[in-house]
Amino acid sequence: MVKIEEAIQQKEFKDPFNKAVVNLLYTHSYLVTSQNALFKPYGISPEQYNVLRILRGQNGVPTTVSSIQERMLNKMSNASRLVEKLKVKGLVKRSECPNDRRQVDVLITEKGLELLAELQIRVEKGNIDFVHLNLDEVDKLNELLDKLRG
Amino acid sequence: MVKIEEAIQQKEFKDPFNKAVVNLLYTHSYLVTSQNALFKPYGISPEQYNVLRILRGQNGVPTTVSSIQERMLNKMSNASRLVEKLKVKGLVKRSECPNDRRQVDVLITEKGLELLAELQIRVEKGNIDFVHLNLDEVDKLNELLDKLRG
DNA sequence: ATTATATAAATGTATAGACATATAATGTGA
DNA sequence: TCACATTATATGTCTATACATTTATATAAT
Repeated sequence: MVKIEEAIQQKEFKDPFNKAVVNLLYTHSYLVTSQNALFKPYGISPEQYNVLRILRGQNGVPTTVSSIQERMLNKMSNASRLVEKLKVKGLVKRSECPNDRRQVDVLITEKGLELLAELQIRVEKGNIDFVHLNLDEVDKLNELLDKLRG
Repeated sequence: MVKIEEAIQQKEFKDPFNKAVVNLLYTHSYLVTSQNALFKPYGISPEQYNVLRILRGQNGVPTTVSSIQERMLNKMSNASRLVEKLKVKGLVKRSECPNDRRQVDVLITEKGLELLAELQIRVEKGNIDFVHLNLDEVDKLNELLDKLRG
């Protein structure tokens, strides 16, 4: 086990709260590096994968761009541009919403569902491999992260 | 306390390990949003702040770009470009390393030290406010994050 | 000494996040 | 109806990450 102090060659932290923030940042970067390697061969990014998952979760009901945005892991990300990229790849369809022409209905395509199914197996396996904790520990981690956010 | 399922409107997860990965991603984004707000008025980014901290930690000993890179929270970030931005702002100095002209010595300036000191107070206060955990809990979180990375 | 290899830093390019602004459509009050 | 605010989406621009490539220097091998 590599403690955060070693990982970034910092002798000590002001207090455990400041240490936890750095630990979160470092662990996140570590996670994203691993995710990128997994996604690379499939030609989509983790963020695009997340949008596809949100769309599939709607079970065929068209989803607006703002509704996707609300469900994204990163609320600051740009759903409009991610949808455009997925459309270029033929993974989603976009259509004008009939009752409100400002809105755009987004639907995942067959091709999108297929890619998602294939990716999901590897992502879920990858996540289990990534988290070197036992069941009790991972439950505790989830609890602490939820509580941390207040 | 807002559980991760609520926060991203996802009913359930495949298993607690996959939930933990999503929880990490979401909590990270939540943290970064808070950090950005804090840094904005000072005209530097959290990543640039991190570089300044690394430089000050050397206590006046010049640091090479690759040595900065090794100590960064995100090993994939581009220390060369971050140093350039800090130099433009007058927060660091760059000079050719005499014994190896491939290397570049980077030093934090007086102005850099002053900004860092001012920022640090707010960052450390902000981090304590951000982490809604008691001392036992935050210690446990640090332990679990270290262990998670294996 | 010359060539090959390795290393340090910089640069090019793509994707995404952060945030301001623009455009278009809708809703609302005088 | 008309002006005005509101909402949905798109777009512009900057910063950073991700990763490949380039340039310069240093080291090693012949």
